[in-house]
Amino acid sequence: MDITKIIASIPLFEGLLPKQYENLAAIATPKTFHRGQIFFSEGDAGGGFYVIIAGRVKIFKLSPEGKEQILHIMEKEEPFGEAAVFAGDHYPASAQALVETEVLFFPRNAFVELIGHNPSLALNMLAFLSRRLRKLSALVEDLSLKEVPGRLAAYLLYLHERNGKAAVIELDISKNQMAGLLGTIPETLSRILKRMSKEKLIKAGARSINILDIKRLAELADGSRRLA
Amino acid sequence: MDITKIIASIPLFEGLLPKQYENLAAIATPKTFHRGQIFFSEGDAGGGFYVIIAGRVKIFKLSPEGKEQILHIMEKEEPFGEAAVFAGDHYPASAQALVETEVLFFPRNAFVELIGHNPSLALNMLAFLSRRLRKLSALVEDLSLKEVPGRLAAYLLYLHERNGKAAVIELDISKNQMAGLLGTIPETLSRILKRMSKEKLIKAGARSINILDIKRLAELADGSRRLA
DNA sequence: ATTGCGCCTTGACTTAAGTCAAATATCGGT
DNA sequence: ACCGATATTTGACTTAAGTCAAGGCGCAAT
Repeated sequence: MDITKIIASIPLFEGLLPKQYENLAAIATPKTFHRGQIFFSEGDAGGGFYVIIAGRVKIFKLSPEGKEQILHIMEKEEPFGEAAVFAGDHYPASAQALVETEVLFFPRNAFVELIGHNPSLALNMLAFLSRRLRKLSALVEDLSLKEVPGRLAAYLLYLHERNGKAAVIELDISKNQMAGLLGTIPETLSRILKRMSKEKLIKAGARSINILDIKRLAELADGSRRLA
Repeated sequence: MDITKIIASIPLFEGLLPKQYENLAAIATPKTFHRGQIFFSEGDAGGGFYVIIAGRVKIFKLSPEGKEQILHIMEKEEPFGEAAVFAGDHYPASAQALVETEVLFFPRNAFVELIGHNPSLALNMLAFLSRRLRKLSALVEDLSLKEVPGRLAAYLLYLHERNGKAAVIELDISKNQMAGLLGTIPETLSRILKRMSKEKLIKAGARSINILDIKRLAELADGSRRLA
């Protein structure tokens, strides 16, 4: 498929004119990253940003002792690395492909130039950054004000929503990654999944989780109840 | 002073034409909030955003049990509440005046309209959101990957930078607020300040802190050393 | 000066979650 | 199907930081 068509189908670029799609296509470079490959590391000079065509990418921070905090897991059609385009000049976190991933790379200067002439592109980008801000605020809240069971419950409910409220959730990341996303470690996650199973809130399988008691999970998530 | 002139002096509106300042002035409403007054609470419908002319505002989240996590303390010339303007329609956190505070309020629709016609205004706003994103990422990192002494050290070094590297830092927020900003509670903060004093890293006064050993503070902050 | 009221500190105790180590289980590639 | 590398689970132990409760300090208003 040609780049212009791909670009036209991406929400970030929604509502632009055909001519503008072509302008974007002219500056975009398609790239492929293998599972485990690093797009950039925290502190690298930021030459531009990426939009995912297919695959999945984790954005994360590492502590000196090697603990990992995942800030976000990016999916198809989402942009990442934009913070380095509009302010500062280095990436504030690291990005790694979780699976084989195809992206379009947009170089900084050319993109800033385009955005300066395309107000609706600017507004789209503002909307994406605002959503990102909202998610990060929620993460800060979770890390600071909730215990791990509450964070896990919130995450399970999020997956449940996202999966059209099916009772059985297929996990698309490893439990290791999940621990990193929740700001904890695999051992703790494992123990809490077990406690939740014992309490009949969920039934945990190897790669799937069966939601048994949405109401109590919601109470755990909002802090109005604790895990026995 | 008249609104147009004030607007012209604000970094967010830097680089616009005189005509554009007037357009902004036409939609802006000046307001004054007293110490302790709430601008909006998390979840409120977001009708627009604010820019601080004078004063100080804290942006925060509250847990059901009443613990507070401060996301940011906003100062003169900084905007807040913008996330609700470009995506979603409710504020993702609460905002309260820490002191008597004067702001300009920009209503959502009129502002979006303006930004659609002013690319450099859009780029300025993108830069502000990107910086905010960067700060929040750092906060997540701190909360998840550092212990309280490390966070405190990082915060003291930040204040030290901001104060032109003077050895003595005047605290402009209460230690209670400081605890909320660091994701901890006043008791813990008090104990760690004491430990740092004992270790001769700082000399803590009631409303000021004397930095004695920048190097070891930096090591604490980056995790390469722990507090004895 | 005295009272009252936040703010801050201190001590004793509790607890959630991390560390370390070892046993399983699982997955991807040959 | 087999192997080695990862991922996950489990147990015993440690610890950072929170809770609860009691004082102390300092500033503002009388």
